[in-house]
Amino acid sequence: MSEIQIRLPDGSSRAVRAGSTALDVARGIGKGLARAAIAGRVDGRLTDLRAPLEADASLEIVTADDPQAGEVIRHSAEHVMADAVKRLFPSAQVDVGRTDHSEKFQYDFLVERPFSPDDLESIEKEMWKIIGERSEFAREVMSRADAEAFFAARGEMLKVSRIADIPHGEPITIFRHGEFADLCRGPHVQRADQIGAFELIESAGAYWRGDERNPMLQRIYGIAFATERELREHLARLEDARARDHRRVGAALRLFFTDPIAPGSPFYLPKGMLLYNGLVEFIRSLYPRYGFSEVMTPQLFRTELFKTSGHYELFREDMFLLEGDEGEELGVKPMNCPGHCHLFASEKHSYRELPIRFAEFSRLHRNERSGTLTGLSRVRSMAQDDAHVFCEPEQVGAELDAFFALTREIYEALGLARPEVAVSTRPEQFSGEPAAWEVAERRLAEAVERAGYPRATKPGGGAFYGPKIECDFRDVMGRAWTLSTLQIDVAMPARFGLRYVGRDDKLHQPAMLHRAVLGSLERFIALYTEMTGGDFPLWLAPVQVALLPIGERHREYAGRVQAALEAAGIRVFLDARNEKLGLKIREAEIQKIPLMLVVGDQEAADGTVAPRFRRGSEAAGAAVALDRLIEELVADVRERRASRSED
RNA sequence: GCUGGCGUAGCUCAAUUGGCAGAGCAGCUGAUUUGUAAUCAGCAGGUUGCGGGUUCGAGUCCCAUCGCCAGCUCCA
Repeated sequence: MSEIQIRLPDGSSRAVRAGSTALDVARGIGKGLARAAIAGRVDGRLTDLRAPLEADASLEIVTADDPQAGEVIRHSAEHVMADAVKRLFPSAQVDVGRTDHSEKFQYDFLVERPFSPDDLESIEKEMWKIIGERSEFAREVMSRADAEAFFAARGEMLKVSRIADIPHGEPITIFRHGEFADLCRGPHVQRADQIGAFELIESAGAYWRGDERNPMLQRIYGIAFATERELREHLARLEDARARDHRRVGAALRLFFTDPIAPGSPFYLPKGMLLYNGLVEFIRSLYPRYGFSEVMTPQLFRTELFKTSGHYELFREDMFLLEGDEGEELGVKPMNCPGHCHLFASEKHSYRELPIRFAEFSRLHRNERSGTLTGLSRVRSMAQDDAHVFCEPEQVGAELDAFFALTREIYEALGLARPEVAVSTRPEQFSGEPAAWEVAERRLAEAVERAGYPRATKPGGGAFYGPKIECDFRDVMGRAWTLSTLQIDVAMPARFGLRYVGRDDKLHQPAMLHRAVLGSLERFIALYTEMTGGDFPLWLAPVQVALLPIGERHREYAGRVQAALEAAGIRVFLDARNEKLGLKIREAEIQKIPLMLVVGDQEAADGTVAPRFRRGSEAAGAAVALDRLIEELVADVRERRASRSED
């Protein structure tokens, strides 16, 4: 038997026999460490304590206070949950847990009837019992045939089917604790009682293998931590997150709301409309520099247009169709692209005009399935900051780079974090030539790389007419939503017979790109409201200044201040109610008004205002001259500077 | 669309095994004239989402339907 060298975090090295485990090494270091060990980190990768070490490596022993301990604990909690379900529902078949081990854990079961909340409670109780048994997790390597026979004998046919997914040559490992055994790569805790705290959150249906043509399994979600304290902290964070939910904030700040009278179609209140228009104006202000020309195309088209574009064939389920004259079928546009193609085709174009970039903010309607609608994040009625670029094929690369330049500029002005960027590839149902798809997918991947984002793919996630770049941002609950997108269209230019006259005096087919940066105004406002908690930068804030006279005798001066601010284009709310200053401040704070100006005897006498910036250290500032303050505010708005309280 | 849960005043929530629908905030009226996060008092507010059923009696139980929430599928 050969020896290998294991390097430890303190810099020391230990020689152990090849095939020893991380647990062996931990035992060699000390009894306490061996008992507390949850997993190993071998050359930086989380590894099961019982997996053999075959070559020289660095090793860290992961214990409860390690940031990665939670992953292992949640994974083991999954097994304990599956065990509990099998004990209580012996006929249940176990499918699989989750592979990305984020903060939640989950497991899918094939059962005769869905789990009720009472079932979840009994399952939790059973899990505590299992944890109390302190049974040890054991790792076992099996041959493919043995594993298949093993699970078939237990009636776990879903598992047998999952074994077929494991590539040949990869080891098949089984983890057991007590009577329970599961196909699993690990890593796992040593003993069940290392799961210090957990809670089952909910159950929900999930299609087997993610395909809605398959039967629905029952999924149970839970959270688990090494300690009770971490669990409580997690629940507190969730509570905070809920307070920033855009549906709640939107109603509290009187921005927008949805109502059963129009599912999926938001009502924008005056303040919400200021936000909406502020964003549109911002995007519009960038268009001259980036070469976009705004157009407006019809809302309703004869369906011939959508037959030409391919939407009628492949997107019809999502469209609102209605009847015009007898026998005339009209479609409400779900996207601007067919209209823009029609617009492009309405004139002859020379290569000298290209790229032509049509932008449009029209409202769009998609008949989304009822179960998918949520607040402003997923709606039936929306507007995109949409544009379509028609260019020569050689110009595509530069257009892709310009897209990323524009997104950067916009993200920066709005203070957005870095997005998660991915290329979405050809779906099952598609239009255009597969070869053109491949070229387009490659060009997108290259552009993503040039822009400095890691390579990521959403297989089959493309639109029917072409592959996409998608830039995702996360909402307050950690769900990813696509905002910015750029798509190369490999179908519509040909379907519409689009042509331009090239340098060679011959007709050529232009390349076509679809793109949006905010994505849809609706989804953007939803996400942005959650990112900011409704605390918008000064230039976007629906009400920029709350003017707070202290008493009735200050109203006249307040009126003059209001007029001066309004003349400078500042949006002011004058709170002239007969209330105490404390109340007015409280309400302005709750309404997230970026700046409060208090006026009383002093200010009226001196021609000043006493500013109070929201949130914070700077609370009450020294009185400043009104005209100077106005100058500063106007500059902040013009430059779209972040809100002053963030200075 | 599918699985589960939930719909009570404008909002947030109460209402014991089926037994008189109730509070806080918001609103309205009055008093208070206020200096950096809630002044006091009074009044009003409801076909318990909508439609059926069981029952002497339904917010509560059953059926159906619409919507909302979470998840799945789909998606900007």
